[in-house]
Amino acid sequence: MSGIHLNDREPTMREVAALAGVSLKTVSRVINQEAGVSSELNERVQNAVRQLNYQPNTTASNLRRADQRTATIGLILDDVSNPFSSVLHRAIEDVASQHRTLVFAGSSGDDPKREEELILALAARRVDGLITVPASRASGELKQLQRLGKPVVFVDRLATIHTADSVTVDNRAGGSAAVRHLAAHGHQRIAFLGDIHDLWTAAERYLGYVEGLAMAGLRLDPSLVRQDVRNMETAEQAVLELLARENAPSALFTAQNLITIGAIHALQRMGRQHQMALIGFDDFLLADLLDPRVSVIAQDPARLGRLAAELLFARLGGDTRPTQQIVLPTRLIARGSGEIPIT
Amino acid sequence: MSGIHLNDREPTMREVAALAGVSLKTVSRVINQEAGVSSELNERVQNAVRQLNYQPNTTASNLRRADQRTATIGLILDDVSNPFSSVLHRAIEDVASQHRTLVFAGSSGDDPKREEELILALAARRVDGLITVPASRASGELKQLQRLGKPVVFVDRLATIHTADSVTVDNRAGGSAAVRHLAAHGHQRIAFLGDIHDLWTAAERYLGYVEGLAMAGLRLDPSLVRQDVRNMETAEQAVLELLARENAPSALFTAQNLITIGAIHALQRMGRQHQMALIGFDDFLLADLLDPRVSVIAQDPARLGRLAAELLFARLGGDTRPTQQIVLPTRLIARGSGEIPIT
DNA sequence: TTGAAAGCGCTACCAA
DNA sequence: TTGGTAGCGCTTTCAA
Repeated sequence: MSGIHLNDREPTMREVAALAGVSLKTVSRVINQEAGVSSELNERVQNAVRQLNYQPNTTASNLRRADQRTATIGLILDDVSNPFSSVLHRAIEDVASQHRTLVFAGSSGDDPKREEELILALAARRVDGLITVPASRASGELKQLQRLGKPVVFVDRLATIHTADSVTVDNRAGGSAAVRHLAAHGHQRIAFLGDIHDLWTAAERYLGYVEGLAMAGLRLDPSLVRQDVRNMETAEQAVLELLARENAPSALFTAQNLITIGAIHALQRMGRQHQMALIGFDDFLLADLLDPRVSVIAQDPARLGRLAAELLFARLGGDTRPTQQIVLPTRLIARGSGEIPIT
Repeated sequence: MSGIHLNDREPTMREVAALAGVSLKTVSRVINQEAGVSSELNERVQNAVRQLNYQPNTTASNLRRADQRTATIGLILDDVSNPFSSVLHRAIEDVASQHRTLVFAGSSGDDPKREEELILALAARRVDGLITVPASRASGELKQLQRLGKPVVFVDRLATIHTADSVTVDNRAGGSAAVRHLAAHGHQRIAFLGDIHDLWTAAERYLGYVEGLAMAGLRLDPSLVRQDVRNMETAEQAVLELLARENAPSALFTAQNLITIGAIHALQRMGRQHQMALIGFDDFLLADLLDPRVSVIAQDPARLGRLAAELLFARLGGDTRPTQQIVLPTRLIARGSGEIPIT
């Protein structure tokens, strides 16, 4: 059997109208459930629709429609397959589906060029709005979108556009809390491993680290700071190096979920998981089943996503209040790895 | 500052034409990079485009375009936030982006009603094709899509439509291998925990379980079979019950990633993780860092996704070969939990 | 090489 | 309550 099928051409409203013996406009009324169609004509149209298997063409209706809505939004994540991002995605989808809206999802890979491409592609398809985890601090394309009246919501990370709603967590407080918690267990040499330093979250968590050290009265040792750690493998390598050096740290603050996991790989490989204290930013599946159980600064990605989507749809619904900058707290979950005392 | 912005209205081709002092058609030629525009007019148009910040409207161009392409595909997963699904998603996105195509992603929640809604919503937006992890075995909407010439590719799971390409793994062989591996370590009472029994993968893995028992010369004990286990919590509960009964199993075959994780929760809670053998279907992050390390029947979701997307785009490129049913092998990764001998 | 006119499938507006 | 006509932003067709 062939993979490509009889190209029947999709039935149009005009064809439905012809079959039902009514005008085009009457079919339009029935499809859009407008009031003022007699139940008899309604019935006839419905029958014709069924008979022809008619599917309304949203893309055509949108063209003419006054509000120009496509019932479509864009979502730009760093990576749709990252566990944190994908939970965010699901929460947004759930809100969108309540508004009969479909979600274009894309991965920027934290690459400003790819991010720009995505924004342009979404704009070309006339999405009603955009939720984005911005990779770059400033984006002309984004401003362009806003100028056209499309609402933009930042989630998880901030950009320098201050005219958009945002939902983030208090990364700095979380980072600071992690460091102070480690310090409270006697640690003085606490290493920092963070994502690309240009990302807002990575920068904020680093600031939290710096603040936390200061509050604990500890000196910042630049040789214990590893920025631009971009994935699990790099993280594992970085921790192996830290472990190998003389004057090694006694505790790690890993500022992102995949970095934490890479670090655990390194610790287990060296059999040091019970000596080296560890707190990771972001909770993750199975953190509570590892040995030792992993202490984390937890966020609630589902809540972040839901709030971001609700903000977006509020704007689409006509909400013109001042832009909101929602900042959610983080929560330190002490499970064991963060409470390993200094030896 | 207000959250909604000056509604500038998007510039149209007509406006670009007016500014450049050329006809609408000339602008169209430039935008679509058609041959036969003098470099002088080309330049003038480009300038006008930049000056007005013109963004082509794909949705309008599609309406008139002969091939009716929207450069958009649909992707229906069970849950975009499931680690397996989200890796599949990313692989598909990567192929799609090479074809300058955007992906609508949606979660069916393995609910046929929601799946149908999604298909209709995607059809209304005139996606060029659809990749789906089918929740239901048969779908009229899907056939409808195909009749309109839209290619459909099944991935991970099969449905009863045989006129579509598909990419799956040999679930039955994988299930059978898992059971025989456990039997080879002396186990005779091997429990099965599977997803909703109506799902193709769940059914196939169960058949593999049955076959494996038969090949190992073991009797199938229905009281050791738990089907319709729908999430981590249910799985944990089911394992707790199995552990509590007299004549408990000595080994578990957990036929899906979240079920495996739920089972591990239960085992650790009862301190039985070193007595009860366990093999899970699907590999997962951290399986190699747990204690014991978790043996799995691994698939390659990224490869599944890539192949599915390549098949779809081949069809969109005019490939009319007979439909393909690609079946990839699984791989048993012995890490420890599956090699715990009977006590 | 360039442009004018028609029309993609639909909704808005107004008349019957 | 119903329908005709115009037109959304673009591509197609054909003529200049």
